[in-house]
Amino acid sequence: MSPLTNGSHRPDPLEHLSPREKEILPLVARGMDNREIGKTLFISEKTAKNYVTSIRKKLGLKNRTQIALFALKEGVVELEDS
Amino acid sequence: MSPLTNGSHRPDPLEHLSPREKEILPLVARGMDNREIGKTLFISEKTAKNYVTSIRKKLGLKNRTQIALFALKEGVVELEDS
DNA sequence: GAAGTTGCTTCATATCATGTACTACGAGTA
DNA sequence: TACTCGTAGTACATGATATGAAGCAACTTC
Repeated sequence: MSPLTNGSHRPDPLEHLSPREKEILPLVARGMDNREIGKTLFISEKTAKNYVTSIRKKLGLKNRTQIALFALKEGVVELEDS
Repeated sequence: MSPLTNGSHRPDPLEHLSPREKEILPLVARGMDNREIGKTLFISEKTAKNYVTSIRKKLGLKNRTQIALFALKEGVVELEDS
């Protein structure tokens, strides 16, 4: 098993995220802004904003760049060419 | 050699960054905002902002989260704790 | 079954941070 | 001289954050 995947010996830091928030997370982690996230998921930019805020609070982070870094550490997304 | 280090078979995407910009880059890549970067390097927030803008332009990126992702891909910084 | 509670999704307003586009100036240098 | 670099600034546009709240489903409890 990859060391970056959660091996159930450690509590999943993502467990408190709602399904919708788990959809938002990888988009933030790819460097998308709120407008792009909104377009991608067919919701308003405002709603996308709120999800990002909620994710950030639940994870105890200060800004969306830290969200991206967190997602990479947790293996939610890979480092890919964008 | 690590696949993330530049092996001179590919032009270094960081070669156009000034020494000071190369100092700023890893700080952005750790999720610091402009005020924190300014405090860390003993320069004004405005100057930090200018450096981030310059880096983003030179690398052809859209926002500071993409700068962070770029820095990780290039091996400028490691994925570390906070 | 009506009322209350809780969580999720959605959108909005107001404020703060970031991005964009410049100007400027001294030190160093090709 | 002309250039880059490092520094700092103004002004405005755009994006992000803080906070509130409406609508809905599921669930409990009376």
